[in-house]
Amino acid sequence: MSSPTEAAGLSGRRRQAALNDEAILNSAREVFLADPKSPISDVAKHAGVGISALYRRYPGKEALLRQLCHDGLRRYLAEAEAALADPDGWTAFTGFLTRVVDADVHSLTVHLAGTFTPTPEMGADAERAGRLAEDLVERARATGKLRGDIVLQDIALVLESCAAIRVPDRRRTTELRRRVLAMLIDSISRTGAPDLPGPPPEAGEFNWRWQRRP
Amino acid sequence: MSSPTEAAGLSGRRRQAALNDEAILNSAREVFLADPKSPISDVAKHAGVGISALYRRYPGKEALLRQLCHDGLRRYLAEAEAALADPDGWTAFTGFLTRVVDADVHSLTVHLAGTFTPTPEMGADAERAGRLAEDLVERARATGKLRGDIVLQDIALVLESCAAIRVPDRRRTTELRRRVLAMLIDSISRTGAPDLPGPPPEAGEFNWRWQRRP
DNA sequence: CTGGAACGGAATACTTTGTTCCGTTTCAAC
DNA sequence: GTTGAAACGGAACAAAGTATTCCGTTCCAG
Repeated sequence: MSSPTEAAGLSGRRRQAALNDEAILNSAREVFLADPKSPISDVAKHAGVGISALYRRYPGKEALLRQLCHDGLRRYLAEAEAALADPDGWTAFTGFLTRVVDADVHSLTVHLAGTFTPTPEMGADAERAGRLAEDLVERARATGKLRGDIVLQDIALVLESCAAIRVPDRRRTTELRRRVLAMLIDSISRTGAPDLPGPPPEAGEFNWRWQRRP
Repeated sequence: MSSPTEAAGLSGRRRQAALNDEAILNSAREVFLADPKSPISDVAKHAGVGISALYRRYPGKEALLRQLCHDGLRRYLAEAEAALADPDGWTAFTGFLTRVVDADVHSLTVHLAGTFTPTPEMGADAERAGRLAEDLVERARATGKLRGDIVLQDIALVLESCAAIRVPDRRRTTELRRRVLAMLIDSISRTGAPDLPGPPPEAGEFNWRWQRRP
């Protein structure tokens, strides 16, 4: 794992290499978020490096995708843990959603899933992520501000909805996503509203994405 | 243009051909909705016909995509016009959204756009669609049930959000989409709610999808 | 000076896929 | 019954795209 701005304190070519580490990962994130099926050469082009620089660091495309996805999953975990430290169960919940949407974590995880064979560790992390999210929902419910018929899996619906919003400009994308998120949170917190239609989403109903897509 | 169940009254091979007309279009819709980049052979396989049956009807892949997209656009127009016949501006608005979401018209139009060069007629239809949607929003606003800071382009946000929800089973997909739509409509109708964040979506902000994607 | 780490990018090998082509089946008209 | 054309299935073909390898070059640390 390379920490950000690891290039500090290095000189010459070592420094350049460390910079490339970041540039490649950042470019991969940007390119693969735009289209998970992008050719690996686009990543190199976007990072301003040759293909070799990529293959020196990752054994192949899969490994890069896997890393990217796992990083997203870790980000999700970090945000969830940070949110759980918030004494207010409601702001913990809404703040978590906002930060996850802003970071586009959903695209990094769910939309990249299926493009590689996941490691057992990722499975464990995903499970833990589910537990943390459950805690967040429970604590939000305890505040009494959460609509009665909202279940854990509704988080997936919310994140999926927000991640779908996309315009060419990244900053504007974030703004528009926040607009949608505001609407959804607004509705989610309507304790007196009429029941939502249909059976609520069930556990595992969105796991199909993690199946290997050929 | 072929009307549904055109096969009635025909016999023998003519009948089979008319049936294939439908099978091919239906399969194309299903396959390309699942993934707009699907190979054309998947469509044939799904329809249970050979490739020739496809090429007898359409000069190429583009033409099939174009037809599918244009059909979706026409469906949008039809639903909008039907909704405008409703004397109640609010149920006209919500009913329109529901039917468009149920029919997955958004995927049919926006998500297929960019995979072909559009005809001038499609441009004209798209423009008219925009005007009709504007009317629907205006009439909804006139009822006083529409949140003040909702603009026409918010419809795009709503449809995009709903279209993003997808699980393997189509019927279940519809249910879950209705759940999200219920949340969004719920919030959209909160006349007393705090303002939504950020500048509202602008006209033409989603037109980028119609640019040819290579 | 110099050996090797790091790299750029052409070349390769392979897969995918749109389209064509041809032999075959089927049916309606004579 | 004969037949000719509509309709079709699917192999064959051609073009494109792309993951990966390979080799010559650059640059620095020791």
